Amino acid sequence: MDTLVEEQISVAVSSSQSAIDRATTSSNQTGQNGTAQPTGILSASSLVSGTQVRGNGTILLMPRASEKNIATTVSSTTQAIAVPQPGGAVSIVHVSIPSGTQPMHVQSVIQPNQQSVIQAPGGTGLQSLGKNVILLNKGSVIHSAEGDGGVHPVQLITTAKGDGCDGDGITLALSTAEDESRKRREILARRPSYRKILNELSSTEPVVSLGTNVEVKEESGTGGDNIHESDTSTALASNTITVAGTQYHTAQGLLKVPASAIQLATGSQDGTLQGLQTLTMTNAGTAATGTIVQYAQGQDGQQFLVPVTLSAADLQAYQIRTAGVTTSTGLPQGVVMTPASTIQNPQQLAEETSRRREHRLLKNREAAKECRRKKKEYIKCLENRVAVLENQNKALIEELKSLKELYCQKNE
DNA sequence: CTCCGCTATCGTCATAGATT
DNA sequence: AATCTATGACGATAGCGGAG
Repeated sequence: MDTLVEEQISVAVSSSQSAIDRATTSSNQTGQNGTAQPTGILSASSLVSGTQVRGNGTILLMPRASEKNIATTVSSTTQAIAVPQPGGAVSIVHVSIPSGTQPMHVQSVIQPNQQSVIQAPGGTGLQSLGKNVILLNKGSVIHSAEGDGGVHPVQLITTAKGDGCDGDGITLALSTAEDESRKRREILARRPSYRKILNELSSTEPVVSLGTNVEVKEESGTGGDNIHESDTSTALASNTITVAGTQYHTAQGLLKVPASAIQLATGSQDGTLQGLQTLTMTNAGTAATGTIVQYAQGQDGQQFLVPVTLSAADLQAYQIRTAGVTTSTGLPQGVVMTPASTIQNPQQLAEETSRRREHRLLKNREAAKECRRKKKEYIKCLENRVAVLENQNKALIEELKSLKELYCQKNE
């Protein structure tokens, strides 16, 4: 349990309006990222599955903690503390960024469902940040743009204490170039389809590593703030980034679900989760009993999977109760996958074939959804990067202007 | 109101690559 | 080798806005 605590991510931005809707499960494979989805799941490669089984039998869904190199990058860390505001609409994030010998304290107001910026006070503060501004935005990525144009990942490292459920801390650490390149290679290896795109981008300029995205997403916004770090010192003081007239807001919050997550589909259309959502997880080998996973959200915005073992009668009752109710994915609830049985006649063979086909279609349907969600996130990441670079460019242009003016004044 | 074009979303198929 | 997963491609469908 203690080790699990260290894997938790405490989201710096709190929101009382959080609710998860239409969370779908992703059965992440080994080393596979589950990326966040507008409907629910998330996975950032810099996070490690952190499902915590509590003593009371509940399973606490936690963001995936950082990878192995976290420990090596903790040296330069920042602390972000969320202070819930009355009404929960706005949170204030305090960030302490060690810079040289003096820590730099910054503060920012985080708007739910919007990009926000943590900006150090004054220009000197920015400089002491290593020309970085930390941009917190919702449902997006974390990366830091260095002055040389390179974009370096920012890792979220939890500092939560106790059971870590309160989400009272975020630690940011700038990865080393080696970490970044290593992680990028890992990501590229895991995402062959994006390899080409990333390589193309890499050939022209340093590319933000998708694998360093840290996304804590909920449909309603709890803890879904992402952090951008940029060296832009002038143009990031708003909650949105405007590029060519287009305002970039981050996506809605997504719930981060560990690698072993279960996709839950709720019928909620308004993004709110009322009460428990349930999903039948029937053990294929034991038809006599089933496990209902109840999916609940606590007041602190955290989500729980509460497995409840049911008897056959209870399970049947449950399936009857949910019969005809379809999820947002169109899947009827209460569908139980039966184990492959011995085929005794052509009819059974046909049924088995049909069942397998249905199963395959079902899996592929979900996979397609996941894939599209990832692609959207990827595009969003690129858009965010464009925005950051745009702002960098603006800042550099402004700086050049001022330097030119200064030079002209000296010569006069 | 109807038609048309555009866009977004979804389901399905095919297939490459990863995993068992 | 069999199986699974991710993803590109394709077609179907719905929604929306503009033109007539």
